[in-house]
Amino acid sequence: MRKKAEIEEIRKCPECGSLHVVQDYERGELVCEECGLVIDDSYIDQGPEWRAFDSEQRERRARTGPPIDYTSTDKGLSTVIGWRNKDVHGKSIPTRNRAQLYRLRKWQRRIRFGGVSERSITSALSELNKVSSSMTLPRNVREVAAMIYKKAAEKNLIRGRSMEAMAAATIYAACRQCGMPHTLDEISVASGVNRKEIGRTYRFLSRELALKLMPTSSQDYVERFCSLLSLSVDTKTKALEILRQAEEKELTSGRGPTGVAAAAIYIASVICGERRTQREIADVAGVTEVTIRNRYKELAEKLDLDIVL
DNA sequence: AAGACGAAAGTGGTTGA
DNA sequence: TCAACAACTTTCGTCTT
Repeated sequence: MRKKAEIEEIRKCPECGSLHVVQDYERGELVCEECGLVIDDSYIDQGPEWRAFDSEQRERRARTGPPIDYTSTDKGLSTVIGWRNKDVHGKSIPTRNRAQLYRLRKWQRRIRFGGVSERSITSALSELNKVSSSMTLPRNVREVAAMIYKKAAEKNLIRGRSMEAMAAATIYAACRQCGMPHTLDEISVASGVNRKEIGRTYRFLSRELALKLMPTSSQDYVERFCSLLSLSVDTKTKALEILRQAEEKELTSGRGPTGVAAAAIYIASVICGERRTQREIADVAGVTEVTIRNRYKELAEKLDLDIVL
C-alpha cells in the first residue's frame, strides 16, 4: 500500500476534481487518492533514491553498479553486448551461434539509437552536456537538467521550439532547483541562445511541468560570486549574515537578487579588509556599479552596520 | 589616475485597466 | 493592447584617496 505517501502538493485531479493528489515516492507516481487515477507516472522525486533510517542501514543499502544516470537515454542501466565473439569465460563462440549474436547486436543498436524521438533526445542531451560543461556545472545539476528535458519531451513540449533554447531553459531551471542559480545572461553566453528566448522558454516549461520553483534568493549567489572574486570564508559568512538581516527587514523584496547579493558582498569585503572595487563585483554579479551603490546605501542605512567608509 | 559618488535620461519587463 | 510604473542601466561630471 501507499503508506509512505505524503500530501506534498495540493493539485486538482483532472478526473474527479478531488484535491487529494499525493506523491507516491515508492512508485514514482502522482496519484489521486479519491479515484485512484495515476496523473503522472514518472513524477520528479527530489528525494534520494532510497531511504535509510540510520547509518548502518545506509551502509547496507549500498548497491552494485553505477547510480541511475539521467544524462544518458537509457538511464545508464543498459547492458552492452561486446563486439568480440567470446563468451563470459573468454572462450570463442562457435560459428553456429555467431548469427544469433549478430542479430542481438543489431537489435541493441536499434533499441538504443533507433527511434526518432530517442535520437532527438540523444542530441539534446549532448547539447545539455556541452553547455553545462562550458559552465562547469556539477554533475547533479546536469542530471536534474536531463530529467527535466525528458519530461518536457514526454509531454511533447519540444515540438516547434528550438532544441537549443529548450536545453538552455532546462539548465536554467535545473540550476535554480539545485539552489545554485545562474543568471539568464550567463546561460545565454554559454549556450548562444539569446536571453529573452531562454526566459520565454523557461516560463513555458515551468508552467507546463509545474516546476514550482521559488524565486531565487540572493543568498544563493553569494557562494559563487565570492569564489569568483577569491574572497575568504570570513567575508562570505559576513555577506550571508548581512543578507539574512536584510531579508528580515524586507530590504530584498522587489529588488534584483544579484544586485542585493553584490551589495552585501561589497560591504562584507570592506568590513573584512578584503576590499574589492565596485567594478570588480559588478562584473561578476552582472549588474552595474550604480545598482551596487543604491543597494548598499539602503543596506547601510537600515541595517546599522559598523562600517567606516 | 583610479575609484567612488550621484544626477539624469533611457531601457525592458510587469501590471492593471 | 496600451499606458503607468519600478527596477535597473547608461552616461557623464564631480569628488576623494
